[in-house]
Amino acid sequence: MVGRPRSEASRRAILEAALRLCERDGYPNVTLKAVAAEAGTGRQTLYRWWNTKADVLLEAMTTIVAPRIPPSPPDLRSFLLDTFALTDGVAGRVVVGLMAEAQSDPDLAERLRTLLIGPRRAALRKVLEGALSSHADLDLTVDMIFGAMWYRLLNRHAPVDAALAEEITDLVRRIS
Amino acid sequence: MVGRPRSEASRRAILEAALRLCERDGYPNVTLKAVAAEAGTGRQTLYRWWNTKADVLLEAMTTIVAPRIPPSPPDLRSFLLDTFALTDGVAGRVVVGLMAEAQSDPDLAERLRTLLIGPRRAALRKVLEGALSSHADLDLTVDMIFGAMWYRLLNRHAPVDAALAEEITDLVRRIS
Amino acid sequence: MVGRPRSEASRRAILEAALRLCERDGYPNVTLKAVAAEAGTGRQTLYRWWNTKADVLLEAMTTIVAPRIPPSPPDLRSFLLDTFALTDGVAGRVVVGLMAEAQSDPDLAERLRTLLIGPRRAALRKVLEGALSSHADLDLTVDMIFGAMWYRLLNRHAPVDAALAEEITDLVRRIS
Amino acid sequence: MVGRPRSEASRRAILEAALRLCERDGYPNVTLKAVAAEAGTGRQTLYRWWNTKADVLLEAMTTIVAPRIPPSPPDLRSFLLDTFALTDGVAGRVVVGLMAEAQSDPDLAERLRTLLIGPRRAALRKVLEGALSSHADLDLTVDMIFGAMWYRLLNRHAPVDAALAEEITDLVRRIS
DNA sequence: TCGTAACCGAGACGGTACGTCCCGTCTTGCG
DNA sequence: CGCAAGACGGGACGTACCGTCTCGGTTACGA
Repeated sequence: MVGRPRSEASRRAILEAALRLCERDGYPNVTLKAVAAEAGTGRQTLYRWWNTKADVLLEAMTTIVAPRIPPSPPDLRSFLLDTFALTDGVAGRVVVGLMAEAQSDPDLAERLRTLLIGPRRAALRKVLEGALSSHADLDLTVDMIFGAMWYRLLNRHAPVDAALAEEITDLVRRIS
Repeated sequence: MVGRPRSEASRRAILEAALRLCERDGYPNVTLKAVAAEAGTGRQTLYRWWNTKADVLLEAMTTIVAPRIPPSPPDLRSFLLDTFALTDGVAGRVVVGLMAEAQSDPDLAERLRTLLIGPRRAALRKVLEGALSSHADLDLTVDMIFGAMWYRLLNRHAPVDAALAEEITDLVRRIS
Repeated sequence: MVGRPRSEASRRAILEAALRLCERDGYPNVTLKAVAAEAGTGRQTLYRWWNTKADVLLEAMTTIVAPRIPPSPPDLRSFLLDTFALTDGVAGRVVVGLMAEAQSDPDLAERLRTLLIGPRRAALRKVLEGALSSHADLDLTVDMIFGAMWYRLLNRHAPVDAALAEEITDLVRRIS
Repeated sequence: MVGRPRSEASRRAILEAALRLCERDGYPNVTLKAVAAEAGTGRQTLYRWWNTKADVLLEAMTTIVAPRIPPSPPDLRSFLLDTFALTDGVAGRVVVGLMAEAQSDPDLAERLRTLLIGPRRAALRKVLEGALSSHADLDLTVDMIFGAMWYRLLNRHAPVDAALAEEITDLVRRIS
């Protein structure tokens, strides 16, 4: 026998509530109790399908935020402009919170790499393949470009904006 | 009346206990209750002198960990080797935890920049000044070098080790 | 149209499962969820035909336990021996649990009196009519005899056994 | 070292809140969560000193209700009048609830006998010693008198009032 | 004989109490 | 007056059961 099927409405409501609260209160101040309340759902419904706050927000990122990412444009400049634009909202806060949590949760770290970080790395790598003459330093370049982005996202000593995209594009053009 | 002076012994015990628990359990799993217990100190003693977990660990970083940092050597290669060596212990975990917490605590973010991140940026900048012919991209280069370090620290797709130091040194040498 | 008739098998299974769990876990620890599971039945089937745990167990008492009560013998001694023998099993636990629940459920209290307690009172009264010369204290005597039984059932300072039946019979014989 | 002493105010507040809720909602509908809320106390404070609802209410009975019981008068009639008067309030509801819970908690049953039921039995026994010529049936008589009381308390087919006290006194006088 | 209405199991739903943990504050006595 | 101890009010945790709701599948009557 089958039983009542899972409610897609509750699933969406929970994921969206989690993002909303993350935006309002910041990742570490989000509680699963508040997510359930905000989603108008029972607490058990949440725990039935996810184990932790990170689980919920990781799924929110992959099923709600990720589809909004535009398809990778072929040139580095556009790619960086698109990518950096994304960081300026919930997505940034969430992914930083997930990253922090992943530091003491190897399983989450693994999924984070596979589902979120890895694909973006691959996309940047592909774009760089067309831009760099030498392929020797491809991975290092990826690390340094996304590194600069992450570093600024976290430390906020400078914005992750169009200007950064232009500067990086210039630099890459010169050394290639 | 002046009363009894603050116990330096308790202060050290608390800072060291905080680092020890951070190493053992990871930053987000450390509780101030556990720190007090580990330090053999009362809870109120802790709250009398610090407000939050981040406060304690920030002070632990500046007074226990920072003095262990060797004085900046003049060449980039040595600087990076020294710096990357530091990340491979509690220091890395703590600073990542602080950074994550700073995302929703502007005051902590400010102190983090002033006390920990800023000085290292300044040191790298100084070293780079001797290495780069053009000074145009100095800040961007700092961002990309430390960015790569942070990015790997967080995402763990590759180690922050001597090899990375060498690769970065090479790259900088070529473009300068 | 009439539709599928109620499953007598499920009904029996539920009533018997309820008694079984009452015996094993005690009335207050029985949950309707566990009853349904034990009976191998759906939860809705249970709620379709009964409203509460008390409903189920009251029906279990009247349709499964009550029929096992032997027909009232004419003499007090035999009546008490039969009655007291019944208390030494699930029946005692269930009826005490129902009684406790009835304290805050007037409707259940009413049904309990009508279906379980009243008939036994009437039976004892009838037996006593033959034994007591004066009818003045008939109701009081019923209260005191069944009272002693209940009191011991609940407080367990002494057993409800054949010895009690003999003592009561003696006492009644003397005062009649 | 000593630590902060237990708050007598919280203790009283909890015991009184428990009785108040018992009166308002009935023993089985009282939750420890609601007791803490009603008492204006933290939930942990409650669990620190008591394990279960029954623990709380047993202490409430012994420290708040029991002291109100007048000292045992020498004659049976007065004793029963006093005793029956007590049953007509929270005390009755609570003690019935405790008794029901004790059916599946042997430890509670033991404490209930020792702290509440036993002393009342002893008191009635003492009063009866002066009233009954034969001591043979002393315990049985205690069982039947308190039994009648309990039976009516639970089943509510007749009140536990002055009339009952008079009837029982009469009956005892006649058979003694 | 076959449609259909009410049954059945399974199990997810929103809700709420459970007992535990930690928070940051407070109240003791000792040094 | 700092300190350790530890109780305080508060609130989130993850679990269990509540009573309700949907599913797909199963009878057994009556058209």
